[in-house]
Amino acid sequence: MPDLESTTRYDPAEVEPRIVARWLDSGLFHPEPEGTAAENYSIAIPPPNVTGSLHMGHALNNSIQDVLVRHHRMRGHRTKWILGTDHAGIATQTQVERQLRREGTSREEIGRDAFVARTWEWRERYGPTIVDQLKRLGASCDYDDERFTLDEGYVEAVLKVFVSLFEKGLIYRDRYIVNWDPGSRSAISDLEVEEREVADVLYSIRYDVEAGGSVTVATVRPETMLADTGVAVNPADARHRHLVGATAILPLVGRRLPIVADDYVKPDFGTGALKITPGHDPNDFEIGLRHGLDQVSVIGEDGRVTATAPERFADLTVLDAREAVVAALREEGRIAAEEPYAHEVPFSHRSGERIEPLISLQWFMAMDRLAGPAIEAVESGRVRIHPDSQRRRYLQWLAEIRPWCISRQLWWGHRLPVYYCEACEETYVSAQAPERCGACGGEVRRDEDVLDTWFSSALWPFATLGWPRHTPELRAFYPTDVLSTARDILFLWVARMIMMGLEFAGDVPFSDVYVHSIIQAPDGRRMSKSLGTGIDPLEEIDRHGADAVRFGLLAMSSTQDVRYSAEKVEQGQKLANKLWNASRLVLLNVDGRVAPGGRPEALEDRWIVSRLQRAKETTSAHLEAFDFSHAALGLYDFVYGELCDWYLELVKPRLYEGGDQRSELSATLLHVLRETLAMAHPVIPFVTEEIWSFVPGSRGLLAGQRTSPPDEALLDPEADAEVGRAIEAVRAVRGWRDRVGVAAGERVPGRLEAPGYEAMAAQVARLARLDLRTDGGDPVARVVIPAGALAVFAGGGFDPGAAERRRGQRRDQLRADVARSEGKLANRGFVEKAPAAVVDAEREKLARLRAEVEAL
RNA sequence: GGGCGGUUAGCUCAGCUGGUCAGAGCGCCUGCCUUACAAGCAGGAGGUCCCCGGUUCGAGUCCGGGACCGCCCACCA
Repeated sequence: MPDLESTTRYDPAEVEPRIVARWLDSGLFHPEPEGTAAENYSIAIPPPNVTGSLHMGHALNNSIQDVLVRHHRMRGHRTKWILGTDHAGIATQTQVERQLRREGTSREEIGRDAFVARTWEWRERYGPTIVDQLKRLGASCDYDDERFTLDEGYVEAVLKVFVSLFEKGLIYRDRYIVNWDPGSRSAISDLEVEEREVADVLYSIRYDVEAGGSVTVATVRPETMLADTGVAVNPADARHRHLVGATAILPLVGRRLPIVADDYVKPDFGTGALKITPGHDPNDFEIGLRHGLDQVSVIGEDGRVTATAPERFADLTVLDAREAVVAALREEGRIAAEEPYAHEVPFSHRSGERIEPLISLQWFMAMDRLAGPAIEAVESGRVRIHPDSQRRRYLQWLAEIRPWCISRQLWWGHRLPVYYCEACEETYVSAQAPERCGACGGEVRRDEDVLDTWFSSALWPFATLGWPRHTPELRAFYPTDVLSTARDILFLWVARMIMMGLEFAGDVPFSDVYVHSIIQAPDGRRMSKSLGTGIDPLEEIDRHGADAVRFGLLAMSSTQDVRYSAEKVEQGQKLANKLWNASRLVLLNVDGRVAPGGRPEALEDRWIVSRLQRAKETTSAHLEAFDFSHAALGLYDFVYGELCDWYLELVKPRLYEGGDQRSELSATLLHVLRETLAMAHPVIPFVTEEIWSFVPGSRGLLAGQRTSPPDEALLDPEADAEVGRAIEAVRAVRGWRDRVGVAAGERVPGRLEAPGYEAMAAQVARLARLDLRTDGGDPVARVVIPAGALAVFAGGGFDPGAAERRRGQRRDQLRADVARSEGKLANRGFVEKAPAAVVDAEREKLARLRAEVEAL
């Protein structure tokens, strides 16, 4: 424990580990499952990948969730922040494969069972990393109840859902063209594909027509011509209409290609004729189905040309094949034209390799029937998505949803509960492996594929609570309250959770979705390791403290993307330090035997109690509106702008000198300190928890304290006005002193010529360094303050010349303002059409300005 | 090809339904080691609110057009 007296700087590095340990030991973060979800509060964490370590996005997202969780816990709700990690199929498998490669072996070499065992070991070793990092951030997750998407119970949930969807006819197996990722050697879903601009060449290739003549097609992938099975033209295209029904001859291969008419073909693009390659292009696949064209594949899962192609091209990579095909065509004089062509091309989001569309036998999930209720849930407001732009995005995507390819050719993940008979054609879909084939008694073999990781993630909010069993946890915490996430997984994850929740858990999984900002590098680029633009939140915590990082990230957050602001983090660090020192002032001087009290009589005490009330209200309102930046910055404004700059300065004499008022003052100071700590705790939990341990009479952890909700009745407009006026007066006099060159220590003789300062006159005098008198004769200067002026007498040690110059400047500005105001009021349109209140306000303003000119 | 968002002080950003809204933090300048905090305190300078039109008594704030950034969605070879 630091010594309060001598520790003038708050030291997060010393404090934070102690506080984390106390929180974890307290059991405060682990609620017993009692009551119903309607009365309790819960958030399911977006499960980080087991491969992961805390990056800036995690730091922001978990700061957001923690501020909500702590706020509600302190409101007295039974609160659970569901914690766990995701097995992250491709990402994790890739890591372990890399490790094997370093050891000179491979997954194929060691076999599936050994590989899966290795991956579990890997998970045991690296899985705790990110959870420990969450603790450093101060995240108050339920660490006693950690889940993993491959836990036994979780597997049970996944299998049950798969079987159920299969039985409902929503999951089916199909030969279809899929996004093949040669990098991970697996199919991936549409959502895992990203478009990148690529500079290609658009080749025009002449195909002979059997009956004579030729047709020229345009393509950026000449190598796929080896798998052409047709040519298409637009039926309305006069240039090509005569070719429909004819047959073209595929160069280099000799295959006969039917020429068909299809509206898909754009007459004005390229040559107006399109080669059709159903095996290697999604559009051509559809066209091929429409016209009954053959499906030929010449590119294999390894991204190389297969033996189906002419021998001279076999086994070439796609790029080599392209060169070879172009060379061969050129030799035959069939390249009619080539031009540079920049266009968007699909790449794997996972491996970064160019997608190879392939026809493949995969498992799919039909989405439209599940999409309906998921759309309704958001349209009706049962699920609210913030900000609204993301809500619109969500609805648009669901309206055009397409089947989801859910099988992956990986080893790490939920293996499909599908079994095939070795002897006959029978297929079984069941959570329990059948012993033998029911039809022929033959051996059964399990499907090799695993499910897309997002299939299991979609069950997260209820599978973590024990579903399909009717557990107390499920009853107490499902549906959850808020889901906070980055927008890039709104479709991949959030939409699917809503569908699955409605279909299987009987309710929406959460009532609010908050889509947070993406934090960019300070220069506006994406934060990424490869660009070298990443900033490690853990290093920032080392440097500035977890409270500072949390405050900074919350203060940065917005409804749109933001640049990382080191200044905001420093602002948070200053706030923590300020609160520490303000607390020292209070705790080292207060009478600790006095009970805290929030109903004082002294004017400035009533003022701070009122301001505190206002701060509590606005902080709460901002948090409930998911406006985290204003919640954080509002806290800063209260602590600096009201508590420290004014209130503590106002009470110092009473505090030091003691006297009769000391016990009332102590009661107020303790009350205000406790309330301030509680209000700030969700945002900056460490420093507030640390200070709490020094507060006389504090029992237990601050994190477990129950705070009172804001109460309008505690506002004190009279005190607000009187003290507010005094503050303005002090500011005015200080500004004047500085401008006219009064030395900082000099006491200036003067007389208050304004009403409403009776209770605060001595305070104004002290803070503005005035010697107030009631007599004094003719003033040498007047300083305008609210409701009047301060008359200044000779002897104040200021420079009359400077004072006069300053007065001249001020007078000029005031006259301009008066003129503008007069002009406005002379405008009949304004006086007649503007609301009376606005006109009155303008008149008052004018009167004030005129009075000030007078005073000068 | 569609859709969305942004452009306010040197920097990063606030500014709700049009009328003290021209602000904050950082930076800068000046003065203070005042017994909570010098990672502090007090004061100050600094902006044609991207451009052009329009609506209105009045426009960063609403409408139209334009410029420049950024993001999302999309199967034109």
